[in-house]
Amino acid sequence: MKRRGGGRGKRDELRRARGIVTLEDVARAAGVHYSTVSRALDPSKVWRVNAVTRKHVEAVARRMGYQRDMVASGLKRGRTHTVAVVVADLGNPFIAPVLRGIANRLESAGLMSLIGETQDESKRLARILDHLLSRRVDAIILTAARLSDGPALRRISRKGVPVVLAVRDVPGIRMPSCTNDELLGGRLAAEHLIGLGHRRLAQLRGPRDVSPTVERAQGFSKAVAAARAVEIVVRSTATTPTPDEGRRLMRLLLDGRQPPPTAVFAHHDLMALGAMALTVERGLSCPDQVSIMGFHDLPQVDRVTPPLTTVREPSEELGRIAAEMTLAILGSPDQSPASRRLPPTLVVRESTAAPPGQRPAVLDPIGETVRKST
Amino acid sequence: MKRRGGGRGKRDELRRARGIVTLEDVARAAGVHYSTVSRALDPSKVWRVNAVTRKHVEAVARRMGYQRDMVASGLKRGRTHTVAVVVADLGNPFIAPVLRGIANRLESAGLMSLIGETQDESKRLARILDHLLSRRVDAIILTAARLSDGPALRRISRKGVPVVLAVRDVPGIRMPSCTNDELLGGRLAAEHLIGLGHRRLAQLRGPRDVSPTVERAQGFSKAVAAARAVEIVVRSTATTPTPDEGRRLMRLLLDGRQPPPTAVFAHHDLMALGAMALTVERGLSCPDQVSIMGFHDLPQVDRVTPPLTTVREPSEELGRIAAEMTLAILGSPDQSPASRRLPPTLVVRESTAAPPGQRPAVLDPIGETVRKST
DNA sequence: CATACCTGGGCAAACGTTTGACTTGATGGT
DNA sequence: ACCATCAAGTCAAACGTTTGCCCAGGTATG
Repeated sequence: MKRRGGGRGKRDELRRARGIVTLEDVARAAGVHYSTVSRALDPSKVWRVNAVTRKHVEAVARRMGYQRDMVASGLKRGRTHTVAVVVADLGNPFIAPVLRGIANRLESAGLMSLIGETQDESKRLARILDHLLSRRVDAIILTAARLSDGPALRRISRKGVPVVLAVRDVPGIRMPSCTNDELLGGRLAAEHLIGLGHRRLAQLRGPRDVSPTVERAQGFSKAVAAARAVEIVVRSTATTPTPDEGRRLMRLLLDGRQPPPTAVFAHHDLMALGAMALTVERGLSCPDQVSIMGFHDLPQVDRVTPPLTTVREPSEELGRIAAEMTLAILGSPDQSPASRRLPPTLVVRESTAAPPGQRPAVLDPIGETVRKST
Repeated sequence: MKRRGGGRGKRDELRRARGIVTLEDVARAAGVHYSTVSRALDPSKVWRVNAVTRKHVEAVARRMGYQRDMVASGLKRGRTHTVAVVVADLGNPFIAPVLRGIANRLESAGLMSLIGETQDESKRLARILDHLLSRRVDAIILTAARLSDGPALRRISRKGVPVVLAVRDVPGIRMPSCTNDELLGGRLAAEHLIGLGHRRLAQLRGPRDVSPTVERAQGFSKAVAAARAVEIVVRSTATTPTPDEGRRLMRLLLDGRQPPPTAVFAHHDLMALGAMALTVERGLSCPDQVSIMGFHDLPQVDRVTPPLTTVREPSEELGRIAAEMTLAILGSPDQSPASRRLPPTLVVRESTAAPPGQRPAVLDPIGETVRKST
């Protein structure tokens, strides 16, 4: 039986009421076959149709307000023009610019971003990834990978969906990635503090089991060791980086059996702020008695007292680049996975200074140094 | 010709390589018809299939890693299980919690969120809305509506896609909305300042042509008028609320021909911070000479100097509620559009005080007052 | 004039689900 | 023994595109 043409049933009425115009409707109105309409409207196929018919079809289509149904198209073509962006925590201020970079770049390529939040729970990650597979997204940009997520990633990779790692890497996996150079970030922090004359340092780590934390920590520790300075380690438990967490770790440091450090490097500005708050509550002055620095250069941290020394990462650009890598893969699927690392910069403000009883030391020996006030 | 069953072509090989298992594959393996598989796996249709076949089919499906293709399903059912969230500016810190509230609530209902950013440009909004229609999203949550977007919204509404307005309302349009009570927000600000004894006030408006700005302004102005105090108006130009914008407007105020106000209400914390910076640069003290307050209670504004008095809005909850309204509409499409307004709360900190040469006045007469330090 | 070739367009089979209609065999009532 | 009822499955037509293939005419070539 023929499905097309002829009398329109109540189904058609319904569709029309919802304002949905199909290829067939346009074809009927234009007096051509619907495949011709399809071609006339597809830039990559227009050459199959005569210029004058094309003009005509285009006019009719525009007049009727035709819009290609991306769902049907997606089913047929196997391309949904959708990329999923998976983040750990939408509440974390530093993820916003990344998201923005991604969404804007993708949109300018005609793709849209589906977003999912894992809260750093493996269960949720797994559920979300399954969901995304089921939706046949064209690719996944994963900013929420934990070091232990390797197996899950391999599983999904085997399903044939391209995955691009952003922000967080997971070593030993064959996937393109775009991350900050956290090793350098940690080193910049350490060398800044050491350059000021500090010899007893500590770091407040971020969430465990994610690459930025371990790399940043490693970069810091190595630089401290290289300078023959002392690092006081504080056992960090897995959690999200909040001011409260910063307080907690700082308390451990101040109440520990070892004499407290004169300089503290927090892996997240929020933790640094918490640590700072606790420090002044204890009657200690920052930076006179304890130098504290953070990470990420969140908005407004230049406005707290004292303005926070921190390390800035090019978040929006990172997002943009991750999106671009994704587009590249969609363009030519089987290239070997590239890997980009973006360099962070040190932002010196006033929460760090020479240790008590010591004159200000030499300038920073390495790294680009930025003095920023807005 | 029969399409199903029998010899598998190279197409099937390809599908298998990508790890895509279809109903048909499962059916073949389970020895039943694929429609039976479809029903066995659809909770709302299981009653049509015998318990033992169901178990069997389920087992086979799980073993083969079958995942329903949501694209195909969406095409057939007309439901994509996707909701679009359109925001004006992903970089604006106060949108993050809203987004989070929405995404989480939707996800717990099995929907996912597509995100789009308009940058407050009508062109982009139009383009994005078209795109979304084309993707057949189930609904649109619009946090980026401008007052002048009425026509565009009506157009899209006629297409039959439910639109829920969040954060920004557009009056005179028949759409459900979930917004903050900005009128109250403005009033809270005004009454706080007036309660401190100020008689010459000013406000630094946010982006023009959006409902929060005009309502907040109106709430403020009315309360000022009611108290027979003076409002010094500063002409605000359309823009995004940044510290720089705050500086600019504050400069206008200080350099104006009228004597400057003793209290300033900025529609956005970032603008307040900018205004504060300019104020101290001019050698004026905040709050001793000028009281400055903001809006939104962004993270960290309690840590600047002086800690910022502001108005807090329940952003994440607003997002959650907007999502819930959306779900309600998807559940029963033609209910009359509801409208929720959430009450903001005043957060008094140290950037506001009695005007110069006046003793501290009585307490706030109205509104919930919160003293917050973290 | 027959052949090859090109251009422009129609035909219909997919893509993977969902679902109304239909078949079949078993049960129950009279 | 006969019809109605019912449970459990099968059949096949959609959903709206995309696209390989075929066909009709026109033009160039032998």
